[in-house]
Amino acid sequence: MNLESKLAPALLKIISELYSVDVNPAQIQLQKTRKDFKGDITLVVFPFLKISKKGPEETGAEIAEKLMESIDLVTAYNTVKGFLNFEIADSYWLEQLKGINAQENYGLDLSESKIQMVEYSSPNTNKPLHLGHLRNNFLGHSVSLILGVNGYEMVKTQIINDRGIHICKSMLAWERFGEGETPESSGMKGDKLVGKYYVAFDKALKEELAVLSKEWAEGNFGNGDEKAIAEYQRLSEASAEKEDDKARKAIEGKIKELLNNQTQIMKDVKEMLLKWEAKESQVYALWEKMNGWVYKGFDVTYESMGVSFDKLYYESDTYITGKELVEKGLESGTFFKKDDGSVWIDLSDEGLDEKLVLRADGTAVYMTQDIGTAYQRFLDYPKLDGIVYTVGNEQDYHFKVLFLILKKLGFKWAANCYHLSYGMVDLPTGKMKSREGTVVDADDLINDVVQKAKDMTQERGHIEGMSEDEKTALYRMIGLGGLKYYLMKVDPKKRMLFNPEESVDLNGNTGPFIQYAHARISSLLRKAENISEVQTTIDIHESERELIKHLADYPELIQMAGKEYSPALIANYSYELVKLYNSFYQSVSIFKEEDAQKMNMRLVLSQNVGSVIKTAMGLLGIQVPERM
RNA sequence: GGCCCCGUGGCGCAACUGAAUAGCGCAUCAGAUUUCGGCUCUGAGGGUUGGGGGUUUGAAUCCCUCCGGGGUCACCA
Repeated sequence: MNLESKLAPALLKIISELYSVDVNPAQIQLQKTRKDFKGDITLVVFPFLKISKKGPEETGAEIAEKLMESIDLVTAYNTVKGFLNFEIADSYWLEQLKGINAQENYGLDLSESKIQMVEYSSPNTNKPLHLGHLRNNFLGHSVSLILGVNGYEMVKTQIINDRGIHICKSMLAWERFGEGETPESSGMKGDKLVGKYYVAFDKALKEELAVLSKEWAEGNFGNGDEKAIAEYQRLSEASAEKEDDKARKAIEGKIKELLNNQTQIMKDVKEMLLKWEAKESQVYALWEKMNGWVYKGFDVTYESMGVSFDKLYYESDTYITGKELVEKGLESGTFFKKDDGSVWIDLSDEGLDEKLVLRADGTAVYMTQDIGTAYQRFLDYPKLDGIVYTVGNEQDYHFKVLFLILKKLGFKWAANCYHLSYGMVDLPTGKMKSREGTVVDADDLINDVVQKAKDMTQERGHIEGMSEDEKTALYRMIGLGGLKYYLMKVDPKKRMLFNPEESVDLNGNTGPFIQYAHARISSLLRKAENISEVQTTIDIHESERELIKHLADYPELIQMAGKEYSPALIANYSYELVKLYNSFYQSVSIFKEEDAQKMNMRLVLSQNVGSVIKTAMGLLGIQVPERM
């Protein structure tokens, strides 16, 4: 039971009696006293001035006097403007520490009364993972851990976008230029190898496009498609007429797309997709082979990121379920069919427009398979409470529509689907763009930060006596810890800037700074002889009280982080905790303390700070070392 | 253009969802410590919270408007 819930009812009673009116409990605003003022907890008295008909100081004093009569843990008070600050007895805080120390999993609710699913990663299978995926994976994985200590059994999942034109592009390029190259023959990671052919496709396309656009511009249409030629001429004329730069660019974009689709290589790749959908054996085998390479490569990356999944869904399976659901929705009137055979939903009553759910040729779109996937998941896990989708904020609209569709299809659980929408990761040089080669590769980045951690630790760490394996593990722990912390300390919703140098920093608000505090506490505890129960009658230092107060907030923080799906709250809490601890560490001595009870209390305090650091960082997927 | 998100010291981020003098880190400057791990701690300078209006005893936070940045409006995923 926290301080607030102890004081609030008493205050409600006192104020009601004092001024003979019924006071709304919501008006009892208790908050932590700001550091610049004396006290631990503060009542805002502004709301009562109307009923007391007195000034803020006087009103505050009246209330405080009454409270002190009835509650003895309040030892003093002061009023500043409309703020009534209460000081709480040392013994209360020591009791808190004693209580915290007695709990094995302090702050964590490890029951598994309900099931939640978290989806994250969900990459396309045509190129390697990059920095953006790192933010996604770290966030999603951390949220699953956070919900896991908020009373949920967790299922970590992803939807693998294994089907579609993107993977066919890699396949076609490999067939044409690959000369049988495999991950084994080239020594390349599978995902990197497939990515290489995706790039090769793009290059071949560009070359053909350059030739074609020159020919068409000169009026040499060869044996081009008549409709396309007509459209091309119409657009060209329209473009020439436009004065406005922006409008002209838009049209030029359309021309480019039109030309794109007229290249032989694009026609070939589309044909390949059709063959795949028809499960033509040769294409299908190639698809399976190359996807296999990619998965193997991804597994290595996930392993090194320290994330994992309990259940995988493949788009190549769920789009069929989606199509069936669209058929049903068509019968029930949720969807409607246009003349060309395409199927739509009308969302104009929700302030949105019409949205396609099935193409005219009967093939599935992105939305179709997402409907299918969600449905399949609730089928697979009958007790599933909800799904958290960790997907970038460029898809806000998509998920808004998806959840609406699920609701309109009559699924009650649609209300429990949540889009954990996170902002893009920018570089100091601007956006990541694959065309400009500014994409930061996930494997490369992880190697970099681990190498950096190695250099720094060898320079000034305490690693003598460690085995090579232990050292390697430590470098990984520090490097990856720094990277994860850097990517998660920012509010997920916000777009963030990734500065490669800062991400491996050791000072300030960083992962290694927090890891260091843990290592130092561990060192301290190794030296401690024996630790016994806290005596609650001793005096405590200012820095000790602040530290205990912060520790006491931990359970509430865990709940808040779960409610908000925000690892950033955990990161900021941990940082604050470490700063308070460092300050404490600096201002009192532990082993030189003459009073045995005080020394013991400081050790207990250190021990509990250490274990909260450990569990909190654990929720970010970050390990903490015993020494570093 | 319609809809959505964002704008906080030079830079990067906080602010318990409406409260006190808006915090922290980097960077800059000045200090502490022969110490239980100096990857530490203390202090200083730096702000009209993009501009303007409104609601409120009280606004970075809520409403309106304008400016700036981003996203999205595909029979792509």
